Amino acid sequence: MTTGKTILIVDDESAIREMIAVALEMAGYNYIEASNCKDAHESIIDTKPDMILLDWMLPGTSGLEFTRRLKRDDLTKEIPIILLTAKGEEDNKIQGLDSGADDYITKPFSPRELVSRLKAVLRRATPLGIEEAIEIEGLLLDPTCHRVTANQASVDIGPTEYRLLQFFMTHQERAYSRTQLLDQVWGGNVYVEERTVDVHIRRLRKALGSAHEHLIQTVRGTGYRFSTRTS
Amino acid sequence: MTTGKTILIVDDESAIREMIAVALEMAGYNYIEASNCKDAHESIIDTKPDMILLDWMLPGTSGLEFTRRLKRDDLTKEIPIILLTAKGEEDNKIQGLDSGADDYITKPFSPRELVSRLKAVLRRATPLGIEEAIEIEGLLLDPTCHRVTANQASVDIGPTEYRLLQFFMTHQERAYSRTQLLDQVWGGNVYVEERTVDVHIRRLRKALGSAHEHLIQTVRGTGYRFSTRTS
DNA sequence: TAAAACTGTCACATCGCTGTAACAAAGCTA
DNA sequence: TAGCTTTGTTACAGCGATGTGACAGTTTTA
Repeated sequence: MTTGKTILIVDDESAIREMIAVALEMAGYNYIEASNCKDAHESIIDTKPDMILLDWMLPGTSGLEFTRRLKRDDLTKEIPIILLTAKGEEDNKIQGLDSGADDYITKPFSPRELVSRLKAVLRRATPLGIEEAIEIEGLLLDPTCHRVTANQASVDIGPTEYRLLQFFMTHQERAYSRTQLLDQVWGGNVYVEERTVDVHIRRLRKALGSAHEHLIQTVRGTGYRFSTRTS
Repeated sequence: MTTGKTILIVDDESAIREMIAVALEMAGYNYIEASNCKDAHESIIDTKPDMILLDWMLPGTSGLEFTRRLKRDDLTKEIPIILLTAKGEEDNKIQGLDSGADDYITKPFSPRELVSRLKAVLRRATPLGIEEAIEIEGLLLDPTCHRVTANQASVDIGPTEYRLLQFFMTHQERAYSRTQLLDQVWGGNVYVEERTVDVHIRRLRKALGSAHEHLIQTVRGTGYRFSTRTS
């Protein structure tokens, strides 16, 4: 069983990371690891995890500060964060939740507790995001089975086009520049020509066919937009 | 891919400048360099960079002092600054952020981290989407989806006419000369005939149609004005 | 391991936008 | 009203932005 969700584990003790990793794997999650904030930040930009498990006490930047920074940036503010705090640091919990974290767990904790907290936060945080199927004018994108259909007929679509369409359908009626699309759909640290976006837009339109390609609209001089209203 | 943004690198070690320069180039940024505050200040006045990467420890004027000076001057206070601090100087971070810097990065840092931080700060500094939609007498301009509608009906409009209309709607009831409009809508350093404004005014009026063209009023001998009051 | 699918880039085609000139119309002044 | 200035309007050539097909390199699948 795989949930398809990716969790980032940030802790400087490899033993703890290992323990968490096993628990996550058992529960069907993918995971990536980081031992400090710097690596963590890179991974976040690159991989866009669905959740972050963040140790409160880290060498260098503190968890508090790191949380604040992530919550300040549009690209990362949506990602839920669970703080891992040691026993004596009860006071910090409030600080942590104030800074934007979604939950906290006190060490030591059982793998079972971790997973159930994590599920709860994911359930709360992504009711609309990756879980629910989206349907617009007969165009249906179902994230659970990772499939797109247009009026019941299956749409053959590549991975990038899928992510692009998913982003558009979850962010309708809004113009995005090519750079924004690259950041959001490709991931922050990929150096790719801007015009590449055009090509994938083209492929997406082609895949959608004449019945739906009007939903992907060009905003000349700016970028692209997903909209049900005719321009 | 080019972002069009220019970054000023201020560091006395040419090796570090070089490293940063390569990273910026990869990410599609233009850059200029300076090895001390004096040169840096000249470059800033000359080039008006979109961001400054400033080494905390500089010969002569300290980064702190330089930051303060830039943030005091109206001409430069808007330019975001990222401080580059060495590892042992953790205490200075607070000082640095207090002085008006927008973020800091601890050396040593990876090019990747630098670029993603930089993007984050630029995104924050140039808010593209937080502008509210404006509605006047059924004429609606929505910056987030980059669209103009007149009584629900979509208005087909070119990029320049869009910017012109946006400027007018955010600066109503006031006459602007052609030169002022060129500065505000076209951008400061473009050499364009003044009469070009007339043509775009004409195009804008035409696009708005008889229902709204009265909002764009000619002020003879001066220029144009956006007003709901009949002249 | 071969075939198929996917990705990013380029070159070329195409389309729409832009600025300018030229002329028409409207205001102003003497 | 004539002669001037200012603005409206149109047409058009040039150019930049976008659409599109092809291709090579890579990854995934069978």
